[in-house]
Amino acid sequence: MRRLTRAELPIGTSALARFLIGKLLVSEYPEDGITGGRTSGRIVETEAYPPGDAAGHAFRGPTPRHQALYLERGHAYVYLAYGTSLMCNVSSEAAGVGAGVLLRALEPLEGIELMEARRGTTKRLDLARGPGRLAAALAIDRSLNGIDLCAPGRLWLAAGAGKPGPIGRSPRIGITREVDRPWRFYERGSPFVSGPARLRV
DNA sequence: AGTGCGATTGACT
DNA sequence: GTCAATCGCACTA
Repeated sequence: MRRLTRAELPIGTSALARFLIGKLLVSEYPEDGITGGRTSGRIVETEAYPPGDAAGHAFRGPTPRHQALYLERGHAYVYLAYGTSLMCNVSSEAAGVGAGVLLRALEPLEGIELMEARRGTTKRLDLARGPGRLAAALAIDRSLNGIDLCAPGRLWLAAGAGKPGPIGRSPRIGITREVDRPWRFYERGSPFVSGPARLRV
């Protein structure tokens, strides 16, 4: 498994969102107990929140909460939504420019049993289908906010085994502004993609 | 200092 | 399909 270098990440938020389909997300929790170990999955669904996007968290300028979105591309931005679900993003522009790519779904690869334990279900399709479930399956929490996903650590990006299948795109899910922008990317036909059936073909 | 609101999920009718 | 849970924080005053 080869870690992605920053130079490999395309410049531009939408380009990065598309590029990440078929890549791997790896979580390496210290093996200090029953919840420790390595989990990973293939990224099958992303959403781009480019600079100037009214639906993006960086739209109103930098604040302490959104600071990680302003890091050079390839850093993690983790936040809590609805008081219940953690979301994991990849910062996507030059340092000082606020933008990100939301990771919405994984096809589980390694550490299936660990994911099952963390998620409280053995339904493989549901382990990491949806941004909150993805974060739970890989034990992503706010302590990872701001870390470099191109460096050794608790969470990082890796190259995929093969080339991804055909990539579809659609409007983004669950937002109230800029609802018509086709900035969601997904692997066509994958059962691990979230959203209604019509948004998975 | 108080208020409103989510880039969702899971339980329930 | 509907709906409440639950929390940090940005925004207003």
